[in-house]
Amino acid sequence: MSESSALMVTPIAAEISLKDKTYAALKDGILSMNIYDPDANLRLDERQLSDQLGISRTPLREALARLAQEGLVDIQPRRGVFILRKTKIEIIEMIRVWAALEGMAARQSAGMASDAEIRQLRHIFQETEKGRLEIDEYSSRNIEFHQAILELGHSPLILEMTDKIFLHVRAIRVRTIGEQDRIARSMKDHMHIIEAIEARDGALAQRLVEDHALALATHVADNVTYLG
Amino acid sequence: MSESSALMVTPIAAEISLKDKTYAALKDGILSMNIYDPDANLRLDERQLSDQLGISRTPLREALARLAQEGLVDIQPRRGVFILRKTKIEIIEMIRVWAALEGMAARQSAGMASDAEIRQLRHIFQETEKGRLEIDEYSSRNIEFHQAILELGHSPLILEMTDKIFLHVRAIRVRTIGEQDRIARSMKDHMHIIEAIEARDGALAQRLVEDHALALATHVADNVTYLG
DNA sequence: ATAAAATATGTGGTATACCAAACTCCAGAT
DNA sequence: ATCTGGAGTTTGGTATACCACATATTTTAT
Repeated sequence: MSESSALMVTPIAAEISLKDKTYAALKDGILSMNIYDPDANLRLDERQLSDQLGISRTPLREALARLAQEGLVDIQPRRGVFILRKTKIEIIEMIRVWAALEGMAARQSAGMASDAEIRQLRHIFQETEKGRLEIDEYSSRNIEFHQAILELGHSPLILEMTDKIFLHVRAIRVRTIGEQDRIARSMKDHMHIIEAIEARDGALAQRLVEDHALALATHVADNVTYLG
Repeated sequence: MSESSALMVTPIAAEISLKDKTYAALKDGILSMNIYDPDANLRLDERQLSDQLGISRTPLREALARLAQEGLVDIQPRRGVFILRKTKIEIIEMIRVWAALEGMAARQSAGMASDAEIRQLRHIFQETEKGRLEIDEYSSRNIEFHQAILELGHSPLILEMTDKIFLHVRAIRVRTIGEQDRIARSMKDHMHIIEAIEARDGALAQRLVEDHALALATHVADNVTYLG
């Protein structure tokens, strides 16, 4: 122990349990691979994984159980653990649930968000007005906007539920935003939504947000073909 | 082995894992106790429980982890496992999410449920017309009605999510239904909802269902005092 | 007598060993 | 050539042992 004039506190390392670290690592891994590649290996081997991660099977199994609960993997007793592919129907269901939740958040935001919070909504697209945005840039602004709406609802539960859904939908969301006319329509929808919230019209904001999200569901239903 | 003209196959025992049985047992236990009693013991001891259940800690811990994910217990690292009390705010949040989900189910039901399915809705309250129902009876019919709406939405995901929420809200739901004028108002709301679905008016059905559920949220906010 | 420090105890986190079910694959019979 | 049966292997389910941290208790110094 060295004596120094300054207090050196150890960063305390946060003490994340192995279970949680493993969970995060697996989730990242699953989300970063293209699980819809027909040649993808969807099978997860407990022993092999525990070797790779340098941990025992116990925390690994707890992490897998959690992933199973969230619907990312399927644990078949005495059979194995498999990364779960979502069917097109399931994706559409998720988008609809998302629509309901974001709509409710919008409704609540009109009643309880501060003026300052609402002003932030316009800032997200501020740079858009001068010059077109790249598609990637627009996509992330788009996600940011919807996240902001959700936060304005001041409901931790809604945030938690939409976070979970977002895991499964994110890939589709990014890919479908690319089409040209969808960006223009999307921007128009967004402005109407902002106006409704500014006018403190909860019912209208809810309807607009919901219809906006449901349009994505319809678009996926009509155009996405690379899902089961 | 008796020789018979028909093949008799054994139902194959289903082979429920200890983990699942433990999960079910703990969930029943937690749900059947009054966790809001100030003297309630909210601490769960892993070793003691594994002794009581006659199993080892491994499947017990998997069951506890699942309960933690569903929000029924809180696992504090190196501290212990505690049954989680829901605050009034959390309950209200759940009711609002419920409202959004049941509303979406109603909206979808108007578009995709069969006439036969919709007719079932009226059957639930059929006996109500002749003679008043007991409060208990009414309460269960009420739950049945809302469950039916959810099923008419034909969305397994919505059913799954509302099931989870129902766990936490059920106690409040049963207790608050008791007040007299709420039954009359509730019945009227229900009839309007049925009529909207029969008319295939999804937007109206959604609004009615949502407002009906949100009225419960308001009622809880104004009247329930036995929560944190 | 009080407060701080050392010690003891209990609890959850992790590692490991063992078991039973399910799959694989090959030998042998038809 | 195909089907069946069984031994061997693989893999998840479960039990148990050990560890580290948190709390409770006791001791000791002021």
